[in-house]
Amino acid sequence: MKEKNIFEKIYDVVGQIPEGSVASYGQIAELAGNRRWARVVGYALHIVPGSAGLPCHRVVTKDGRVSDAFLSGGVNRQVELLEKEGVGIAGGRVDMERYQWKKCVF
DNA sequence: CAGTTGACATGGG
DNA sequence: GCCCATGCCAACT
Repeated sequence: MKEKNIFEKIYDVVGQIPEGSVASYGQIAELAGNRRWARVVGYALHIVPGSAGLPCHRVVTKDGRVSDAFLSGGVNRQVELLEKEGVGIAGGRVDMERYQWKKCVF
């Protein structure tokens, strides 16, 4: 079995995030196999072009806030997109308890 | 090959 | 509640 590279795993996990839901870097890393990869996850998304189709705007920090480094030009962008997808934003923060991506879709 | 960096997470002050 | 320091792993220089 060929285990996908960390990047492939991350891309796969992030690509599985449904609309109206968000996931934290740590969670993605955990789903990918290791929670310590949180940094690698951020790096992966950083190098991945938007053409990859990865909803990077659905990836937030544990605080429920879009990554600080995401501000490359305008965080409002990600927040607005999330709002459009159905994610409620409060004070620039996402209601993690409500919208954090869970495998159990109720 | 070794050192530095990085879109994070957690704990302590 | 905010700031500093540490850990962890992979990619980049």
